[in-house]
Amino acid sequence: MGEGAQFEQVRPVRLYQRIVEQIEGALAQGELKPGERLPSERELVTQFGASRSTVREALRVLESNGVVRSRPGDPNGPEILPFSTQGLTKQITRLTQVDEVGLGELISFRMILDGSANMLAARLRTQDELASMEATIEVMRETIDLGYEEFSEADVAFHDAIARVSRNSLIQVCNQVVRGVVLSLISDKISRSRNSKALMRQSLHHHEEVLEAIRAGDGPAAARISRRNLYDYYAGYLPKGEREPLLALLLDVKPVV
Amino acid sequence: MGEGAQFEQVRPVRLYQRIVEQIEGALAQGELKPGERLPSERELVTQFGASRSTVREALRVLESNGVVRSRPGDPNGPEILPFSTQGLTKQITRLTQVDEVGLGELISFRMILDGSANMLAARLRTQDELASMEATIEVMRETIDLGYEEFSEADVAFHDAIARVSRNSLIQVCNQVVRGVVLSLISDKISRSRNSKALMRQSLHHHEEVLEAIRAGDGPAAARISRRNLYDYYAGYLPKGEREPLLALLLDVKPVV
DNA sequence: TGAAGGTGACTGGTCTGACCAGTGGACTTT
DNA sequence: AAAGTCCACTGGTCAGACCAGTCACCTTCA
Repeated sequence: MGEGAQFEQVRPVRLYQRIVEQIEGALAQGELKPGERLPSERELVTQFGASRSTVREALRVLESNGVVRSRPGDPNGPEILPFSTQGLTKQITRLTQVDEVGLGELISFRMILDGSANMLAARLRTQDELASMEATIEVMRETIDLGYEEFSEADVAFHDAIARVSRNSLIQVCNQVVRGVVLSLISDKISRSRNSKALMRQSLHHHEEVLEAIRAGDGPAAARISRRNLYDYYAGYLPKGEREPLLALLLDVKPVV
Repeated sequence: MGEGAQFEQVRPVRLYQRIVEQIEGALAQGELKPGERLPSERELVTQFGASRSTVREALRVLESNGVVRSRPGDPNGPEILPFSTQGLTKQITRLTQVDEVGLGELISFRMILDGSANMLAARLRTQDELASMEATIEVMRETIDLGYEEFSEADVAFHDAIARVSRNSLIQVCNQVVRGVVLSLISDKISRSRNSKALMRQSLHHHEEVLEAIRAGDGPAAARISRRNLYDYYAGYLPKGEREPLLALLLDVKPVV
């Protein structure tokens, strides 16, 4: 357990880092809020007492971390962005590129997170929350005829509801991030036809199954069902030899026979 | 499900981004490997045909993502770093600062990941792997008298073994990252005495329990035990009112009575 | 011959000042 | 009041300069 590092690395601190720290600090302290604007680069130069090169290096770092966005010609200065998962996604994507992590691991990660979120939801839901979840799935039923975009929106709303009910947004954030990475990895193998109405119906059905388990307050069932759904959906993209770890997850809770 | 975004954002691509992409691409293609060196900034200026400011902005971004490291006076040029979890940690930390994620969520996240890793290990282990895991825990037993540093090292080795056996390094990476963030959040509340021998023994005992379940091939037990251990260890840092979601996780698999 | 010391060609970090192509608000014109 | 014009200001990029370090080489000395 426990680190134990008594001493910090004492590598030279560069000016641009100080600037980054100050701005990130102001954000952490709530002195800056998303939507607000930073002063212009030239104004920051005078405020920080550093050169424009230095200020710009700081802004580039913040920008690459998804904290701010500069746009040329914008007279209001760099914009402070709301939190986004962009940075997380970039890191996870990098993991896959360094070959530390493969598709199979991403999928089983999703099975674990999604299953856990649904299990928590089943255990922690209140009556009110159950009602609101049923409302979002009702929206899904209605949008299924309106087209993929609308359906997808309703789908996201459902998962947001799960996140709230499971009392753990971190799970949901990671889940969404990994989902995005998985989709980008298999995007070339996905045929256009996947957006067909039949598949939307299948997806809806899966969600209904999960919600049924949540309604019943049956955590293990909610976890098992959502994992199986994910497996059915994604395992096809995986070489047969690499599916064993995923199958091991499906045994997590004994299926009801 | 699925995105559906047909059109990409078409915001102006800045020069430094092109440079970042080229270098990251070369890394993804394996043309550059950790430990190797990039040409010096002035050399990159000629290779990319951009100004030094632009090249430097690119390097700062890469540096902030943990890809390279520049050191003044180093005649070999910027160093390409091996993959590290630094970037991931930064992102998760930011999540906690934006108040999207609290300590309770981090802890339950760990309970989920650690539990799942151990469950997978119990299900997927081979005889050889079991032997090597027992070897690492034997090392822990021996180092317990040598002091905290050595013990901690052996502890890491044990978890590395779990990661290998569970066939999922992503779980382990996230687990370690979140563990680091949790420790930094509660670091001020941790008394020095926590590194006492008694606590090392307790930790060792917890590991032995988990390994016992893995040896028996009992996935649910491995998950349940490791979750309970984490709960015992961390729940004290959480206000009583926020422990309910964690307790919900302990019910995941029925305890053996 | 071998070790100590000095030197200079590099490195990255920082600054200055300049130019460009856009943007958007203020101002003028209709 | 609506339409069009203009200009101050934005960020993006560049060239060139200086500094403080580092390290390899080379000289010098024992």
